[in-house]
Formats: sequence, structure tokens, C-alpha cells
Amino acid sequence: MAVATDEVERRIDSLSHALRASGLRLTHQRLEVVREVAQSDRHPDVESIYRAVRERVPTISLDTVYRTLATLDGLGLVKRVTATPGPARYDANTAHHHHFVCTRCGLIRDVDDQELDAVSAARGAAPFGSVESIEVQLRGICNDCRTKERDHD
Amino acid sequence: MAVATDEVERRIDSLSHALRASGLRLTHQRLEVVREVAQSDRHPDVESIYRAVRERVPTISLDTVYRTLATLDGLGLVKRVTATPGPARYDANTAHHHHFVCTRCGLIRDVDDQELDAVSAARGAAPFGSVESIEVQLRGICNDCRTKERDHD
DNA sequence: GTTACTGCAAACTTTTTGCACGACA
DNA sequence: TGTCGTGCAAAAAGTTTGCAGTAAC
Repeated sequence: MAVATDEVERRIDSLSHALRASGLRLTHQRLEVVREVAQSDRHPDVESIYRAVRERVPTISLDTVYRTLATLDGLGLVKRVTATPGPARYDANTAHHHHFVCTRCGLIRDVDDQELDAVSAARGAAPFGSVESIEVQLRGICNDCRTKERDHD
Repeated sequence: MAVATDEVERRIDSLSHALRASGLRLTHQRLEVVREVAQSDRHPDVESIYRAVRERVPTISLDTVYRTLATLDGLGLVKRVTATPGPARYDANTAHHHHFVCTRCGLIRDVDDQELDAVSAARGAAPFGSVESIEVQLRGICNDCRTKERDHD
């Protein structure tokens, strides 16, 4: 668990309130799916979340995980990350932040940086529509992949 | 065709050279797939490219389009766009640029902006790896979706 | 007690792969 | 002519959906 315990608690609390406010039910399955996503800062995909939650809720089904994540996304409690091709991945950090993306292995890590936060809606985007959020993707090679590359020399 | 004819020509030229340099064959199918992607600035998905190319090469198969795009991506002649969930989309603009993304309909448009180009590799990313490229995603609602929204009031 | 949610199974969409024929160099 | 690329078909991967039983409120 790489996310601080109190932040995990805060995220789970926020879930309960948001569900109640929307008239949705706080089920065991939803709670455990959120707990799983909230604990991780690795932007896990649906399959990983499913496997992890099943350790605690052995009867949960994959489609419930899909449905739960879609519901939570709709409520703004998690965000679907679209930085890599392939399986859907989710992020419980709903605060404004940026991403480092490894183009080799697909690692995604949150980047908090005030300089990047200061990037403002470009004039270049004005003709297309109204900008509501800005995310900077820093693409490159992660430390692990770089090390592996050296080992193969 | 929204991309200037001479730019399309330049991209097709660049294909021929790159394929030859890699010892790959310049087939009719590859040429027409590139022409299709190079002509468009809408970041088409594989299915759209397939449909469009089939008008000129009726016998082409969908899996050839998939394979061709993967090959071209490997050579750096097109880039797979990972800004929206769902089907793979491709961009023939391999120059450094940014994207406006409509979160409602999935529209993606290239944004050229010197201010955004000036965004530099954040210190915040340093611990994770080496940054090789930076893309800014400007997310919001496009003009068309905004208009539709008003019409439904 | 209602009604929304879940699990199961099946369907659907998107993408990949094996193989034999045909076309490029 | 040799070999790579294509088309076909089937499979694999990822995601969605209908339905009947179950659990939350």
C-alpha cells in the first residue's frame, strides 16, 4: 500500500457520502473495490483490481468490478486513465495532477508539480471548444526499464 | 481532406524512404493506409481507416490495416493516440504537438502552441525515469457538443 | 417490503494469430 | 525466385448486457 492510510480513509469516506447523496447503495463490493483502487498509486487495471478484491470477497464477479468502476467514474470518485493502450486503468487520485508514463512497460505514476499546474489553457485550443482541465503527460523510459536495458548489453 | 496536399505528399514520401531503409516492402495496401491517415487530421480509428481505404482497395482486410498501422507505429511514421478509451486511433502528425480532447464525443484535434511547447520536463517526474516527450492534453467540451447541449434546453 | 445490485452466462467489440496463397524486390 | 505481406478464418482479449436471485435501505 503506497498511499497514506489517512488518505485511503478519506477516499472511502468520500465514497460513502457521494453514494448516499446520489441515492445509490453502499454495498460490500463497492466498498472493497474503492478500497483497492484508493490504496494503490499504480493505476491498476480492472483485472488486477478484480484479483485483489477477490482475496477478500471471493464471490465477487469481474462484471461487478467493471460496473462499480463505471459508476464511481460517473460520480467523479475515480478517474479512468487513458494514457496507455489496452485494458482500462483507474486512478483514485481525483486531485489535479499529471502523469509520468513509461512507453516501454506502461508504468504510470502521478506527478505533482506546481510548474505544470501553472500551464494555462492555450490560445491554440480556443477554436475547438472550452477547456475544463489540463493534464500533462511526461512520456519516457522508467528506471526499471532503463536498468533492464543495461543488463542486456 | 483537411491536411494540405503538399504535407500529405511529404508524409507519403517519408513512408517510402522509411520502409526501404528498414528493408520492408512498399505494398499497395501500406501506401493506401498511409495516404488515408496522412490526409486526415481527425485521428481516425482503425475501423474508419479500413472503411475509407476499402473504397480504393476493396479487397483489403481489417487485419492488414491493424498490422500496417502497428508496423508504421514501430517505424515512427504514425503515432497511436491514447487520449480516449475504446478503439485505437492514429495520428500521422509526428511533429511535436498537443491535443484538445472532447470528453463528451471523443473529438481530438491537434493544438499547436508555442507556450505549451515551452513546458519543460518537470522536476516531479525525475524520480520515475527519463522524460523523452511531453504532451499536453486540453480536455473539455467541443463546440458541437456545446451547441447540442443548448438545443436540448 | 421494495428496489437496486450482484453473479452468472452469453453476447459483443476490438485485436491478435496461424496458415496458405500471392505479390514485391 | 525467395521471402515477406496479405487475406481468410478462427481465437483471444476486453467489455457490456439480460435475467433471476439477493441484499441494502
